[in-house]
Amino acid sequence: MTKKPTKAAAASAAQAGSQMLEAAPASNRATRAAERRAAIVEAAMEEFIARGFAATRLDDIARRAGVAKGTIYLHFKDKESMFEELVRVVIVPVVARLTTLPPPVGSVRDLIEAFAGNFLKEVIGTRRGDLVRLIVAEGPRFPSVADFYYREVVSRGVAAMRALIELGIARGEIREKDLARYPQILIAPAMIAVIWQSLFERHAPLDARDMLRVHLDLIFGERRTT
Amino acid sequence: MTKKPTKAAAASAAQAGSQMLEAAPASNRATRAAERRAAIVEAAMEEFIARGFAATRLDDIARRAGVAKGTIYLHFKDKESMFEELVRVVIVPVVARLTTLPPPVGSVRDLIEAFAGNFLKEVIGTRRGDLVRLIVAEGPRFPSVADFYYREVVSRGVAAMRALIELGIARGEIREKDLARYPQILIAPAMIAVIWQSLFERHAPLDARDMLRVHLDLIFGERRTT
Amino acid sequence: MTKKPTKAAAASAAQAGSQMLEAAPASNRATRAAERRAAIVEAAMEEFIARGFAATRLDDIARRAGVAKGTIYLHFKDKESMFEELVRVVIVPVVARLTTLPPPVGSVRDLIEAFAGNFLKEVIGTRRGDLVRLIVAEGPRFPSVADFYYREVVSRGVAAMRALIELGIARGEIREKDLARYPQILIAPAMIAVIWQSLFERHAPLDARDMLRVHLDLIFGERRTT
Amino acid sequence: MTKKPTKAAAASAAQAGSQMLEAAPASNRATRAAERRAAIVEAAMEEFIARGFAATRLDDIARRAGVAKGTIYLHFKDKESMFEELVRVVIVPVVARLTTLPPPVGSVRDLIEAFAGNFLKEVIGTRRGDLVRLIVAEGPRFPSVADFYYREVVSRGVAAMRALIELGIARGEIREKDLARYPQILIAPAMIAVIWQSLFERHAPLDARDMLRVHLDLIFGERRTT
DNA sequence: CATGAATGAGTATTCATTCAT
DNA sequence: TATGAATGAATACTCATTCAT
Repeated sequence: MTKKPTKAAAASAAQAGSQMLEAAPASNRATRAAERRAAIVEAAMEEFIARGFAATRLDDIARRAGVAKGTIYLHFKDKESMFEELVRVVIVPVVARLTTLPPPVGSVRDLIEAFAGNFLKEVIGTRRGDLVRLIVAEGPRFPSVADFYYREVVSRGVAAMRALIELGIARGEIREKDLARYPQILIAPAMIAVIWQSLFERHAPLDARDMLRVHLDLIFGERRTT
Repeated sequence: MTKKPTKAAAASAAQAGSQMLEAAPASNRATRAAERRAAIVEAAMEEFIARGFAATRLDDIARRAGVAKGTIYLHFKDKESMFEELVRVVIVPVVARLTTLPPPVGSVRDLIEAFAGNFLKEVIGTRRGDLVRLIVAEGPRFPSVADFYYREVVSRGVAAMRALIELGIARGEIREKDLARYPQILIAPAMIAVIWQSLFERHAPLDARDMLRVHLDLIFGERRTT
Repeated sequence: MTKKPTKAAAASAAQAGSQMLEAAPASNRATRAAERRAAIVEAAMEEFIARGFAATRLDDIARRAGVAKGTIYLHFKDKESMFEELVRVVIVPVVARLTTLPPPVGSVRDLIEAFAGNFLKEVIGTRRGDLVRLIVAEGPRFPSVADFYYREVVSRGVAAMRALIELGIARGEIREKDLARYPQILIAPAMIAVIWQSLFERHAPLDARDMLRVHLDLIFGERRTT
Repeated sequence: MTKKPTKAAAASAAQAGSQMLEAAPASNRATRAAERRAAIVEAAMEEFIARGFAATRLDDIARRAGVAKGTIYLHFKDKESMFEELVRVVIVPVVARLTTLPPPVGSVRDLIEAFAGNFLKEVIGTRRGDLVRLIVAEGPRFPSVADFYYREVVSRGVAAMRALIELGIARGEIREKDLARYPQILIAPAMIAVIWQSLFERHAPLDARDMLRVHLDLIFGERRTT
């Protein structure tokens, strides 16, 4: 079993990717363990994204993480729970950052554009975007992952969008009142962009930023030139 | 080895699912083979959708199709090419039907609504919707499938949408001229609906038809009451 | 899963050891399968006896049986149930033969000596004797095996012994009336002989036949010279 | 490496089980080590009895003994030699006690009954009885254990029994002169009782004491009423 | 001495693929 | 053609053993 209290915290600090690791401080026992755990998470994410859950070999994860196969089992109960925990560990900090909205100064469109900018930078075309596609892919076989993702990401995102939309309607920036019933519409092009980058980028690159601007023009009924 | 010329045609005629099989009058050799092939395709689709490519067992496909395991290899070279052919066989007739647009009478909005209605009926919440999710899931591991899907479905769909959008702009029904550069926006909510039904229906059902109407209201800048 | 009806019967006919296989008749499908199953049982018995349950490798069983590893799983669900079925398949015919008593002519001592002679020939110093030791060894970890062995062998053997003892008492051949309460005493030296042969034969060989005669002399209070 | 001279002596003093440990007054280095070693031996015996050699995990032994896994290797070279030493450490004091016969006063039957009484108390239905079954179980894979057991327990026990039997014959208490050639007969029911308790107690409890009395009645040709 | 994280060889089990019938 | 028994490579997971702290 994983020893959550200590390691989870450390791993969370190390976050999801070696590129984000700060300089390693005092290399004590707990720190080493956290680093290894982070390396496993990072490696597992790469492999799962590249091959999907079933086709990913723990051998490859271990090799990529630079640990022995057995070491994985010091941190995760089995392949399934590794996948589930991995999604949590990688998703949570992203959600935290995305939902930390800037103070509501300026227009609603500015707020939404700030939000979309974050999304563009943090998700689209990144490993995390691929992770979203992975969740779409494996969700049906991992109800716990789908549940977690709905609860932590989707429902919160929808709620946040709805609040912004209602604010926009109240302030007269948004004319389409029914939009508040379907905040999914607001995010749909962004989600499509995520999937598009994963699947079709080499066939036809997509300027996600510009597409989102056009979509917001539709919603706000005006023209922006960025 | 699969004997493509003969069987592929037959299977294509039998299309994608036993429920669509017409009565087989003369039960000659070729017809029997086509029926079996169709049964395998149908069964394989169900299994692949339910478990994904890697986790699906040929044993289960064979059992579901009511044939012996070895029989599958009389129709398909191996599991991979079965998956690839399956996508082709199932997708092609759908595309054919979806792209058979009604004659361009009435407004562009009517045209698009007709198109969306077809999509709702034929895809969202159906096996074929699940197949779309499956393609999103397995695309990265099956470039040939992603290529095929892009070529046969996505690029055509985008082109068709673009044509409609340009017509709408020309006729003054659509004000947002940049929309023609991103026809993906038009389909984005429909795609989201497809994925939503697969993953989150039990958490929060989504009225796809109504959502699409709202989205069209945004684009056409008017209100419709269904 | 094993397909009991057909195969079990065939395997039962082939019994527990190639040395007992009759000439192979028409080598049809079912017969081939039964032969393989018998070969696996035979090989498994050898390996389990030599190494115990946990230390036995299915690889070795397969190699010894001359089949591929996967073939074992066509006949047995897993290692545990292979062990359990193996005990049944090997034990049952022995019990059948041992409990087929000769007609009760002559003295009770003659009857018991006939029984003991069978036991000596069929069990002590044979593979089946080793199997008894194996059951003693693995019984605690295989309650189902211990249960089966108690039900099919021990309780029947005890009952048969008790009947004979009571007959001996009734006829005045046996003076110790309390012996009927502990038929185990009658078999104890035979069991010890079984275990002795497995463990200490090379330290000090034991003439089981003579020992049993002495033991019967004790019980019947007379002298026999074989 | 184990440092036999020192530790073996200490462990031997600590004997077989923490419940037998006297209060440790001066808790110096050597004493602490001996206590740990005794704890490991005790824990190992429990685990080996419960699961057999191969299926026992050093992790479980360490946990039960309250030491770290690595500590085991400070006392024993490896799992195999731990098992071998364990048998020695546990068996030796039992033999010592059992072979410390009371002074030969009274009849031979009294002597044998005293011996049997000891055996009943010290072995049957106790951990040590289970250990006997364990030796029977693992003997074939641990020739050194079987050798040791034969040399230290079986051959001594047989010799002691033979001496008693010959004394009984000389004194006219035992009529069956051939019994001296098979002292195993004398102990057979006791051994059966040991195994019976391990395997079949829950199916049919066995009054070992009464059974032994009946057996002695057979040998001494008289009736005793406990 | 004592620890327990890390290792990696070892094993049960699965499943795509073949081929004799 | 169709079958399904047989195969054996592939893979998740375990656990005795080591060694840095």
